[in-house]
Amino acid sequence: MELTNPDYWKSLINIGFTKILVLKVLSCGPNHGYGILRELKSITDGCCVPTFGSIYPILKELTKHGYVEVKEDKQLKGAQKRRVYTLTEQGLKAYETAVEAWRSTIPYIYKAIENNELIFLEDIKTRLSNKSNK
Amino acid sequence: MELTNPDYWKSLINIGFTKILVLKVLSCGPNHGYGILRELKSITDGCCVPTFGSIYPILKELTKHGYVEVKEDKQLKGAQKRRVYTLTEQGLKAYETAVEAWRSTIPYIYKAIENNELIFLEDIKTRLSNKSNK
DNA sequence: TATTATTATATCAATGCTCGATATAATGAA
DNA sequence: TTCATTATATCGAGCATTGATATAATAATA
Repeated sequence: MELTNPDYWKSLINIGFTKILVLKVLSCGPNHGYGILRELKSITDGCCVPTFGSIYPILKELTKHGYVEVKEDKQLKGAQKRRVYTLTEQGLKAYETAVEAWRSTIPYIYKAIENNELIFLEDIKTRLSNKSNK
Repeated sequence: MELTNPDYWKSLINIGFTKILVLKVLSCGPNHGYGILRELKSITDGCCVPTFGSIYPILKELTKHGYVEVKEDKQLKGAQKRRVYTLTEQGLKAYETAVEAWRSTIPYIYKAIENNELIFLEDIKTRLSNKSNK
């Protein structure tokens, strides 16, 4: 418990963040464990990259509870056989639930880390669309 | 593991969020376990409220590692004796580390929950100050 | 006076999650 | 032949949450 070490906090944050990231990647198309990790490395600039020790158990659980469907892929080139995961309708619903949970929490995260006024996502989205309309 | 239940995600998010909230409350002044919980209920509109089963162990660990100092308070009115916690310099450093960890992660949270462009905190702060200058 | 609500701290079992280490395996390139 | 890359999988240690349970003092109410 070394609270002045950023890694401690990163790890703590990732507990809540890894699973929605996996669902996010799968919502963009079928993928396999190793590929999901590569994708995560890319879209988070290496900021939120779980280990294999967490990614594979997550995929196993998602499969077991019907959030994804798995299919063996005998690829023509490259190494090992792959296990490709596809998001089910239930899985998409789970992703949307997660998005809502995060959306409702983020204003309070701002309140905890910024001294500014409370910022709501709706507000941010309005500003963004104003910007793109210019 | 009921991923279509918002509570599941809330709970997951809180794992990473509770500890920085406690430090945030203490950064505003000394407080005791029960009081911190009341404060959390208030500042997060009931959105992020841990149980006593997590708040007291956290306070114990913070004390053990020197992030807070504890002092018994024989209050004049009211019920039980209180244990009042004060943030140490080390504790303030921990809070600042946590803030930085969250700041660097938030853009990627947006990326996972919004279809909009990547939003950076700096950007948001600029927009806010533009607003207040109007 | 007796009961209830509020204030307040604390522990425990069950459950779930991360990390890092370790193992296995196939293939292309040097 | 050796090394790097691609790929999946498991395990223990450590840590965190929830919900239940216990204890205790005092103010207010009936």
